[in-house]
Amino acid sequence: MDTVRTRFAPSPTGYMHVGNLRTALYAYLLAKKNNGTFILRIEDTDQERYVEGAVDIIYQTLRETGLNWDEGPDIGGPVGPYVQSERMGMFKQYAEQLVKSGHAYYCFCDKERLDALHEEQQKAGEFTHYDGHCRDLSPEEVQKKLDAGVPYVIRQKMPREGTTSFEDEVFGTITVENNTLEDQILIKTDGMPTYNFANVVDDHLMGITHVIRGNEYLSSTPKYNLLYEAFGWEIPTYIHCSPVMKDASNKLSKRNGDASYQDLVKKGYLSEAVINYIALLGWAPKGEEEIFSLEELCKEFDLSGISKSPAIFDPAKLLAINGKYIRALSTEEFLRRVMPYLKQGTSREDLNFKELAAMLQPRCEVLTDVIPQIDFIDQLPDYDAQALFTNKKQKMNPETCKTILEAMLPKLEAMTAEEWTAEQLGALALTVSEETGLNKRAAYGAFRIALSGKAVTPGGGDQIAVVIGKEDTLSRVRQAIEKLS
RNA sequence: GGCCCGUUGGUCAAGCGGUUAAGACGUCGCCCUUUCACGGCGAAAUCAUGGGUUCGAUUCCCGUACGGGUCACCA
Repeated sequence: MDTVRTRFAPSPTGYMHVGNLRTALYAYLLAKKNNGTFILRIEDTDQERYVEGAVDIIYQTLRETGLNWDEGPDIGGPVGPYVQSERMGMFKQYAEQLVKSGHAYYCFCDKERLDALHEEQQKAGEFTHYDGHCRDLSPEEVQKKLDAGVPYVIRQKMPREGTTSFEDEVFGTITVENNTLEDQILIKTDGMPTYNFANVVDDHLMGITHVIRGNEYLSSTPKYNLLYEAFGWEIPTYIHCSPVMKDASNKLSKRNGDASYQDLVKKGYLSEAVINYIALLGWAPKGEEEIFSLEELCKEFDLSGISKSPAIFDPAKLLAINGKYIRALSTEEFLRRVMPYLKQGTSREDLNFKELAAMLQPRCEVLTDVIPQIDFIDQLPDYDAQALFTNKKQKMNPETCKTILEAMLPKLEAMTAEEWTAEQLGALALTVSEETGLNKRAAYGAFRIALSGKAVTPGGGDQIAVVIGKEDTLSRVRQAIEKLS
């Protein structure tokens, strides 16, 4: 039994969008599920589209998400190099081997002839394709041109009749007429391989057993297979995945900021949650559970769960899953992760951050959600007391609130630092409600609003008091009483 | 346009000839509740379409519509 070897082979042309990451994830999962090897290969042969720093983004994204590769450019491996541009010398001999075996041929057609040909075809209402002009040149003619130094490319000689079929794990058997296959270029005038050729040779040389990629390659796969057959190489298992869409008819685009992994993290998404969500985009687990750690995904992942149709990226579902992950964190861990965002919302150092985190944790779906929720902490808003302390449902009005707060103030002043806990403060509010004969909802509400100056707050007055501390609490209660006088 | 592929609630989707057509997100309602959340319970909502095949089609076959992909000396 061959061990499973999969690869993720991105082009460093920008940042990683969610669709890319998903392909990497599936390749990783398939390898790990089978105790196989996950390989990273950088396909950087297109200098035009090369983007500075893109390789680092690929490394960083895969590391952050835990998709660690077993062989790759930075760590090497038995079948390197793992950067395609460093492999450039090795392809031509393979193409020449194909010429010898009659599966490929030299083509001396220059750009002018090709342009003219295509123009003619277009005029005739046809779609452009190579006409096979050099396909049947005699060996003598070929040698003569070669000797004369005429520039050439090497083209694959497609069969003119019959059909080619291949098996895809997702789409099943796919068959195409051979006469629809163009004699594609394998080696360019500059001696370098085209992507399609390099890809086949590299995958074979690297021992790739399962090719996982986007289904934009579905149509070119028959050509790949003909190449494998011509070499007598073993054909890998194909797994083509439908794209991740932005809406019903548009793929997720790189331009649309929120589609990239980096941006999601910046917006306060947890990388575990992002991985979990994108695993679910176009793949369904066997059971009903859908929250999985990467490790669990390795066990759970199965090719039969990959769906054929495109999946629309749903930010609302990602949000919900992210919220679940946030709530599942320990308070300490949540605090650690949310701290940078808390710092954006408050400059105070004296807060009880643990209590603050506990308060905020069930109230955010992304880490950035904490920022607007703590806007009352550094500075009490300039609120309208008459309006804010009026709430029929809570039986609150300015007078009752004033009575309550005045009753609370001395009791608060008397509390020691040890007693200053949410439990004791809650009990205090209850006592006041009993003593004044006023509704307990009003007691709780008055205290909460006095401390926050807001109708809607994360958590109750008792918790807020713990967060901001005794001194600030007393000051805010006094201010409220004054406003109500 | 040729070729290839796809189509189950608003979204992700299970299903693989006979089901009350799962589940999740979202939406709505109720409960819990010191506001807002969390949590709990419940509801509405789906087989693109027309023909076959079959005792019986969401499921199999053909057509139609719609959507996607691909037809480079790009990857």
